Amino acid sequence: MNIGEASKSSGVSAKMIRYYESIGLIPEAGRTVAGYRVYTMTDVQLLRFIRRARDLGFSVEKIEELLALWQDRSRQSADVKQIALQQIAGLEVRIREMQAMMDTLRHLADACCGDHRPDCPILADLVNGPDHGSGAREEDQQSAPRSGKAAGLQAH
Amino acid sequence: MNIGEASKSSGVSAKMIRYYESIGLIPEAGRTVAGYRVYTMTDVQLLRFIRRARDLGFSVEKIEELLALWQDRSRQSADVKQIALQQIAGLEVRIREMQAMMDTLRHLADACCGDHRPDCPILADLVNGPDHGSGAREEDQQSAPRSGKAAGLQAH
DNA sequence: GCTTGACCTTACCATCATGGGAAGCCCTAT
DNA sequence: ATAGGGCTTCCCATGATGGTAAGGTCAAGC
Repeated sequence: MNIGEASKSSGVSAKMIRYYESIGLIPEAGRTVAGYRVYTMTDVQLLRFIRRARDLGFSVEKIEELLALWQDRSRQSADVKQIALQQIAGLEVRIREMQAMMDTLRHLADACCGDHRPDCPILADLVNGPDHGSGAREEDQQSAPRSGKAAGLQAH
Repeated sequence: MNIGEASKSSGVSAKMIRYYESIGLIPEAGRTVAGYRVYTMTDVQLLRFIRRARDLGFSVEKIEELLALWQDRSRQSADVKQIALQQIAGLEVRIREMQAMMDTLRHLADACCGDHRPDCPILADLVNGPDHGSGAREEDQQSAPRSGKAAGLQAH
């Protein structure tokens, strides 16, 4: 099986298959005489594993751990579970951060009449900061630390 | 005011202030004879605006639009509101994606006894894909398109 | 006046996972 | 033999941010 077919039947792009190989996430594929990569169904299964884990939001680093456990016949399911729980916790944090943003934005948008006039509580909030909001709405998020880590939350 | 002080009183790192200048988000700062950037309170206000918008998850691109509106005295608040609503919609989508991941992970983790034995439904799911899950739990997310766009959701 | 330390400058590199493209080789069908 | 599609490697870009290094500047204290 060439890389194209492996890609199709695993759902991982050829580009990413090469990338995963380059970073050592998957072993180096066999090659034909001409240098083409060759894949077996076992390799495809590995790629599907990775694909599925990516779909669940795992980072490549975590996937490395998961793969190691998968291939370790004497693993303890507790170790797998712990990785999953960590992942859940991370998702929870980021969801809460985004939820907080959304709540704030909703309140601001609700307060904005959205007509032809220039006056806008949304801009007012951006200028003055949350502390000057009329409703002191953002008390909900207790002491949001302004960490700068929230930066990872835009769409990109 | 030098860049350090502007950074402190705006909450934007010096590094990012220079970056915002380089991409044209903020105008080029004045310079001392020695080449040091000089900032006024007006500049700091601008930086605070940006900082606050970043905290609400707006991308730099969107912030550019917001700044343009802010500085446009004949703006219509409807335009501002629309940007906010777009932002809310984007957050909603990403929250839902992450929520779906989290729900799946929670079910899998619940099904994993997490002891010393190697058998683990989490790994089983990763190997076989969601379609082979015992409980057909993932029917909730109707026809999740496996878009690959979900890739933007890991912590990084 | 000179040293020291804090601050500033630019320039480059790294992140993380992914896509895009170019230049060139290979294989198969016509 | 040629065309077209697939494969190869290599380089670049994304977005917002941090880090570091090499060097210039300023102010305070001696």
